[in-house]
Amino acid sequence: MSKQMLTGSFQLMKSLNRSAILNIIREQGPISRADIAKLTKLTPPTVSNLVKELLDTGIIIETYQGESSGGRKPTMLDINSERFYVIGLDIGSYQIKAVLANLNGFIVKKASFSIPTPINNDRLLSLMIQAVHHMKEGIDDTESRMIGIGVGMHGIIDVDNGESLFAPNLNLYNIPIQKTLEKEFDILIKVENDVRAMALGERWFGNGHGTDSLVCINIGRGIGAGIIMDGKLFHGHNFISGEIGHMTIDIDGPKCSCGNYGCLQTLASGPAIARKAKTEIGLGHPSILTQLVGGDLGNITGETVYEAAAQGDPLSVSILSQAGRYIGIGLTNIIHLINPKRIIIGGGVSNAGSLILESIQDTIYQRALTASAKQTEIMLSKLGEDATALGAVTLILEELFATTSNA
Amino acid sequence: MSKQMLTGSFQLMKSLNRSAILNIIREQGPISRADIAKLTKLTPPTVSNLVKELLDTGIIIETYQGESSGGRKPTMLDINSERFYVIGLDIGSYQIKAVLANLNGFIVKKASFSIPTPINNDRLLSLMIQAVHHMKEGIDDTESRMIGIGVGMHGIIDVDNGESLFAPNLNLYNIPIQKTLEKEFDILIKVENDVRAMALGERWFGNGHGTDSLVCINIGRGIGAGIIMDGKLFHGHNFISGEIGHMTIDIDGPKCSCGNYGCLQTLASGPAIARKAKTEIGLGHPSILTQLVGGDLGNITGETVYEAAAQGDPLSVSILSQAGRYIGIGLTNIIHLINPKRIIIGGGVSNAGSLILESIQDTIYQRALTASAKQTEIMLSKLGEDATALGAVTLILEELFATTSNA
DNA sequence: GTCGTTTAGTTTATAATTTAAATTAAAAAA
DNA sequence: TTTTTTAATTTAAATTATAAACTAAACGAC
Repeated sequence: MSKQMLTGSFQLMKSLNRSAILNIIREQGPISRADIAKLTKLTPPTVSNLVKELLDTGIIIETYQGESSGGRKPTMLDINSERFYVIGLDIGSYQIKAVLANLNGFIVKKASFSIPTPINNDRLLSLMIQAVHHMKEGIDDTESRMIGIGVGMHGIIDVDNGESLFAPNLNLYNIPIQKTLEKEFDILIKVENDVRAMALGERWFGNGHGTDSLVCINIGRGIGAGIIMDGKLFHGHNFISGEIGHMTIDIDGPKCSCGNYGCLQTLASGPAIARKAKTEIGLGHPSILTQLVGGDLGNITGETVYEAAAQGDPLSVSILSQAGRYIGIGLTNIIHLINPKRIIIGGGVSNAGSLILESIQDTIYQRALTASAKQTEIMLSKLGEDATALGAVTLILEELFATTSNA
Repeated sequence: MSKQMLTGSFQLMKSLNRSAILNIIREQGPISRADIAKLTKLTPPTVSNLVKELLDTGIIIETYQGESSGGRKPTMLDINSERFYVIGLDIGSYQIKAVLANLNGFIVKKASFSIPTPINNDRLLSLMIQAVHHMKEGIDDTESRMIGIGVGMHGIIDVDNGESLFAPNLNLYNIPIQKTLEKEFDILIKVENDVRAMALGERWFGNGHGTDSLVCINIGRGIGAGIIMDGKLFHGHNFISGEIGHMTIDIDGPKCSCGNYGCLQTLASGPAIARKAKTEIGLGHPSILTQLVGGDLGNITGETVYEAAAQGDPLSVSILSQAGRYIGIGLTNIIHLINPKRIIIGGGVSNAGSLILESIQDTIYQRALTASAKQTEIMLSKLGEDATALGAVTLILEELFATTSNA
């Protein structure tokens, strides 16, 4: 009933302080014990003791002697980023992308594994296990340096149990990812929806840096949103928050696969953009797209439209601008409902770059109600293709820096 | 930068435990010390010590000897609800409603004060002060029994400073409510947006009970939402979250006062319903509304339409059903974006009761994507007219039960 | 009705930590 | 060289929770 009674104990007290110190080092490092004491308002002995523990675990190191400011030189502490590794898996519709990253989010190794069709739960899980083994290969001392495995996957994820409840693009249900990987690797495993992982990734290593209130939009085949509010990733009551692809924007618009009309996804997703281009060309609109796809209109995709637009094709530019307008309307609805500080746009459409971004920004500026709503920052993803995989890595980092397992 | 470093200390440890105990008593009381120890996993001496402190403050009392279950009878502890009072103010467009409530949310005294026009900041503040004085009159030992004053007000509220940044219906800016009331009454003051206060009120004392994930919709002149997620009230980056009145639903719909087209508010607010009725009657549609307003169509309001519908007037029923459909579409967008467990509908429109609720529920059931989205619970406000004022009271209660000022 | 058993709650002693004060370390400034 | 300043550690004290023992009070069995 009443969630989780948080009671105080010596353990908790110590754990809070240890995390506070660790996070100060991560955010402000290299930094001296004395400065940590000032920032945390803990006393020097407390800081020294906890720093000693953190040094013992290897998570931080003493780096160099800092400049004196009139007295003894401070010993600078920093995260021992290169020492540890995290594996991130991005389970998409067609492939698994695996990355091996250090604590800085620096990708040391990367590989992709295509998902065969048809696929079932066991085969997908085997493929994931195989991907992890491949990442671990050739790494020294892998058992002691590997902290965890994060998984970002499309569809509905029960994050409490690390289970994919439904993966529409693979048509799979109830995949026990966390349980299976834990059994195989006996290490920290976290599973999260892909867009939400993206949002975390952008917050830690991308354009979401330094923001507590962030929405990350993924526009590709579908449209989804990952929401970080007051510093916390939001899931919703049934892990289905962020389903903005089927936001009704035009009650009399084109019919969507979901049965309703005028969903954002039928107006502004990658396939929607491609469809629009085909229709217009079919109606006789001239476009260099025809040449780009060698005359076969069936080959037109979102990507080819971006390409044509980048080359100045007026039809493509106009289609992207129109899509940007629809996205802008959808984002304005989001801004009015949850008022984030920043919105980051990722996924395939973000490759269209400023071509679509400007249209989005203009629409929001024009439609938002208040000055502060108009000032919502709209940016493109910094992490691009790697956003979900790095986000998966971040799942583990959040855990690592949040609680610092007490000895 | 890094928000607020939460560091552990003896004080914090104790404070957490004291709150845990206090909240257990509130949620599960009357309850014995022994059971509190079991539920919190604290040891019996710790519980006894903290209970002693809480008894000293007067916030809890020993009530009766419970039934023995084979040994010594337990002494039951409960919140001393009748002992303390909180004042809640609901600052609307036309009047200030004031309530005096005990810790159970039971309203002991109620009064309204109409707001003269024109009004300015100082005059409004004086009126609020007057309302509070009126509430305190005739109460014994008021200084020691009064815990705080909560204020729920329409418009944009900076809750950190307790200031109304903008109150559109009164056309006032930057009203220093908290500062002014603190100076006058030297007591805990909290200020919050009206819909958000409503949401809190419903969560504590209304149909939001027991839910961690709740959206409360206020449909009257405008349409606003108060969002509680993962147990926490959400404000947005600029305190403007929940502005759903201007959610675009029909891109080619009627023009809204905000300049855009097809905003939810132009389709389903009280005035929108009234306008629709007038138009239809003007076009020759027969309706008992004409008699209800004595032939003067200018007198038609949302309320008269509900009344006519309740009497079975086909036009009114149809208009309400249509409005319900629009609201249902808006709510479906909200469900897909933030996936609350429950949505509570309050404000003037909720007086239409099941007439509109069914239409809303049907629309959501029809349009929601997944089974869990379809199962979102849609309910009418339980607190009705008093929702905001009681919500204002709740602002103080949240504070009281969250942190329990340490001695 | 006495005696053992069970449950409630308190007392006493101990342990885990943080905090405060004093001390050592090391460098810059005078 | 001496003094001052800043960094970090050591030592002692304070705060609070926990563990273990104890008292209180009721029930049930014989």
